[in-house]
Formats: sequence, structure tokens, C-alpha cells
Amino acid sequence: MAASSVKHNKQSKKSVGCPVEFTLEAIGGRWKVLIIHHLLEGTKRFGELTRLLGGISARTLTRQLRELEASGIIDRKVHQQVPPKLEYSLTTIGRKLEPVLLAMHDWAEESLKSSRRSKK
Amino acid sequence: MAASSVKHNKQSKKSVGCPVEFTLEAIGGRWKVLIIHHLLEGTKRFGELTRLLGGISARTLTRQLRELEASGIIDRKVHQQVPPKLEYSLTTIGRKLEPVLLAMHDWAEESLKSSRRSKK
DNA sequence: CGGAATCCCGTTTGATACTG
DNA sequence: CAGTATCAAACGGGATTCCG
Repeated sequence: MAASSVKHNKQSKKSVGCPVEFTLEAIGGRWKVLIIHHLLEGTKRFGELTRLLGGISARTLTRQLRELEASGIIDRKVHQQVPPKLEYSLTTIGRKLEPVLLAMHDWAEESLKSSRRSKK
Repeated sequence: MAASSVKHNKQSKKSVGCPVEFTLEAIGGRWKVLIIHHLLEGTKRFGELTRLLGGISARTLTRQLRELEASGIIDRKVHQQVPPKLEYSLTTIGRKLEPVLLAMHDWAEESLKSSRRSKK
């Protein structure tokens, strides 16, 4: 396989063809919906989120927050001081994810209800 | 960790703490929302889905369909005949995912709108 | 305190070949 | 037609260590 051209497209992740997938990618991480949920209740600091999420590593939280930031969902405010202080909050568009989370929440409850009803 | 009686279920690789995550896991695959979208328009066969999705491998499509089936979202009907014929359709609970997809779709459009305003 | 860098592992997906 | 089997790569995420 000499000189096989392996292209590293910047979009090599997943080519998103439809808006629904766009949203799914924005909130699809392991912790993102939880982070959004907590931020819906107000601004949080890095350490607060670490405690609230229970068990997330610093590296992973950093990455999830940066990805949410890149999606325009959260805002990252740096206070230059010692000790360092950072505040994370939802942007306007980020707060608009609430109906999405609610729709998902409702479906989950309905799904659990109907699976309790005899299926087998 | 509270409940240490973790079952080694093949399905649950991630412990789901809240309903929103439950939904996210059900539709969180690479192709699942697209499959659901196409099935919202009617019953499809395996080959039809392969063509509609454009680029999915047989192995992956099989797995995504089986996972959706395990979640109770789709129904798989086998017609014992030659050539073989399989029909996939949404269950009642599967059809109820439509509001979720719509909410996600709406958010994506709003997100794109606001990113046009601020950045580019 | 809030990361960045590095190493590592399990899961997901894809390519390919084969089968009932 | 609708899969299954096998291998390999891509990716996400955790643990640990170090740094401003």
C-alpha cells in the first residue's frame, strides 16, 4: 500500500447531513446533557461541576466543556486572579436546549411506562 | 457509588442516572436518528435503508437496527420466503420520538441562525 | 484552582469476505 | 436479499502526572 493517501479531513469526525444529527452531536457526549442540566440552574465553577457530576475526570470535564463552548452552548468566563476562578454558564442558545431535554425526558418516562406494561 | 450491584448486562455499558440520558442512549448511535427519520415515513426493508442511508455497512446497519429493536423503538417482521424479505417499522413508542426529533431539529436551526449573527 | 500532556482501555464503526 | 464473521482503525473517556 505504498503512498496510500489517507486524507485527514477536518470534518473527518462525522459528516452531518441533517439538523437533527447536528444537535445530537452537540449534546451527544457522555456528560453533556448532565452539564447542561446543572447549568440550567445557574452559573457554576469548574470544581462545582466536578462535584455535581460525581466521578468525572478533570480531563474529560475540560473536553466536554470546550466542546460545548465550541458549539456555542456555554460561556466560559475567566477571572484573572489567584486562586484562578472560572465560571461556566449557558448562552442564550444554550438555554434553548431546555425543550429538547424536556422532550427527551418525557419520552423516557413513556418508554419506561410502556415497557412495564406486559410486553413479553 | 450507591448500588454496587452492577449487572453485567450487554446493553448497559453506561450507567444511566437520569431519563434524559436514557433517551440519549436509545437514539445516540451514529445512524439511529436517521433510521428513525426514514421509518417515520413508512415501513422500510433492509436494502432500502442501506440505500437511503448512503454509506452504512451491512454489519453496522444490522447492529443499529437490533439496538433500536432492543429499545422497543422498532419492529422487525420476517417474511419467510425466497428471496428473504424483512420489514422494519416504528413501534408505538418509537413514533413518539417524533417530538424529540422535532425539538432537536428546531434547536439546530436556531443555533445556525444565531451563529450567523454573531461570528461569521 | 483549573487545567494540559501523556498513556491506556473499551466501545463503535467500517472494510471485506462469506452464507442461508 | 439480508444477514454473519473477522480483523483493524477511530474515537471517547478514565487515571495519572505536571504546570501557571
